[in-house]
Amino acid sequence: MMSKSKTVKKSPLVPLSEGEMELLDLLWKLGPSSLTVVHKNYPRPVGYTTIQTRLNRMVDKGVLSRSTDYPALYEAVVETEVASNSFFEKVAKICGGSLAPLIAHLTEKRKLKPDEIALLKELIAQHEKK
Amino acid sequence: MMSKSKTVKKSPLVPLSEGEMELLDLLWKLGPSSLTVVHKNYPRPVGYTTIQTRLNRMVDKGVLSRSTDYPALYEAVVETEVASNSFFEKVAKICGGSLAPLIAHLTEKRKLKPDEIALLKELIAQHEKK
DNA sequence: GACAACTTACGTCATCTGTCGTAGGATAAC
DNA sequence: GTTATCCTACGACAGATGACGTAAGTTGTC
Repeated sequence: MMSKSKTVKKSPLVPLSEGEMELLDLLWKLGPSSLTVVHKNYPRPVGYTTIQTRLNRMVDKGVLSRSTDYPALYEAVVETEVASNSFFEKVAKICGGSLAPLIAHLTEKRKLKPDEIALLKELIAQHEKK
Repeated sequence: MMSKSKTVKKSPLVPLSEGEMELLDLLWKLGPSSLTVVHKNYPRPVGYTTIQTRLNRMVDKGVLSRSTDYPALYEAVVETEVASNSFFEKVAKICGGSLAPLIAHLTEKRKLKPDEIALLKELIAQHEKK
């Protein structure tokens, strides 16, 4: 049997390349989209079939699903969290010693959103308790 | 001529793969080291020549330098900051929408150091002012 | 049903990375 | 100076990824 009931993966992911994270990210933003749509929304000019290939490979990997509609719709099968966590694992690993530079860099570049600030505050509070 | 005067790059870096960031990171920690040392300190069991190849390719890319000592010493030619920034750029780009999950994840996994907490506090304070 | 337009399937390529093996040059110890 | 060792130089290879071209299939419209 193959109940394609939109399962959401929560477990270990196949490793995604940067470019794949980029597409995944795009899919999160766009929601289920046809190849054409993804292609049109892709930041860089790149061939249609290039996107096709990459998207399909991601389907093979199980991080995306492709509907059976005619212009097939691609959709992220992994939750934002899960994918980012697997990605962040790498970041953390590489950061190794200190998070400071990372955090500083990230927060420098962009304004933090209110909810992000709230989150940070909470995190700090928690960490200070321990 | 080839004045190998330990120039420190501050400009655009060639893209580094994850594995290369890992080695770079190791070199930062070890300081100028011979192939053997790097190999011995490499976390995973991997062939000596594997490290050799990878290190040399990084030298070609210009992110590492190799001294003329007999057991040649490899050394990071890029500053921690520069490399991490170029790396973090990618992170930031991929994070796209929100930093919250990243920060949450990172802080969850490890205890924050006092100075990191201080840094965060300061960042928050600053952001709140604006 | 015939044709143009849009989709999809497939195969091909070049690079980059990670992984080694092996041969040859430099050192150190006899 | 001969040997045993250590270091270096050179390929070689497989797999992943990004990038396409082209052929074949599907649709909608006259």
